[in-house]
Amino acid sequence: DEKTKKGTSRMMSGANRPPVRTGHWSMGLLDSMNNPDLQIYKDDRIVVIKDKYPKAKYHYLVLPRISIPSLKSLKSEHLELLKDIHKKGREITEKHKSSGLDFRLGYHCVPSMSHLHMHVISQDFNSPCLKTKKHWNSFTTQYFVGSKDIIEQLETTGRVNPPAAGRHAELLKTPLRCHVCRQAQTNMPKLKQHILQHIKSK
DNA sequence: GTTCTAGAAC
DNA sequence: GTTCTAGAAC
Repeated sequence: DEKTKKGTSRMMSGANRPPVRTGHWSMGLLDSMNNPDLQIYKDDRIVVIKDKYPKAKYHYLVLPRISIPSLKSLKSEHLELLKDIHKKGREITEKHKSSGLDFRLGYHCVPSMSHLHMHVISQDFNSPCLKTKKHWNSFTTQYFVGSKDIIEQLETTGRVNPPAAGRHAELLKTPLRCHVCRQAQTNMPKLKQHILQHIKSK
């Protein structure tokens, strides 16, 4: 009879009981992209949201509304959609032109979160959410695959084989290095301090 | 993906 | 002794 009364189980999980798990963390993007409060832009094909834990001053995600599990599942039929995603990414960078910051558009070769998503991220990497070597290397090594490269490969071969797919684990362990001047850094706090000097003060 | 924290690194 | 990293999370 409990099933007939919606909300019962929710109410039963009282103050001293842990909250009911609604979904795995890797499904978080689905929740976010369907949350009107988080949608920066939305049309019949794509949605734009802000990254929940931005790794730079400006960090957006552009997602297709249809479910595409990964880069490997991309087919030629997705080309138009990928170009829409890229175009929207370019529009976002245009809006931030006055910041003087550079941007990159691209995909993680092996993302943690389900649902294909393109990162639009400014290259200052000045953010308290950027904390670990994994964070750093996921955006500054070949782990990050340019959107243009993805589209080009899909156009020429009909498939996408992320260049780094086989060595993604090693790429994330790459020794720390400044993405601008390539100077080696011994740890994250020093790297984060170092990259500040490359940000044009505007 | 993040949080937490043990123990490595300094 | 403090800073920093890296692995578990049921």
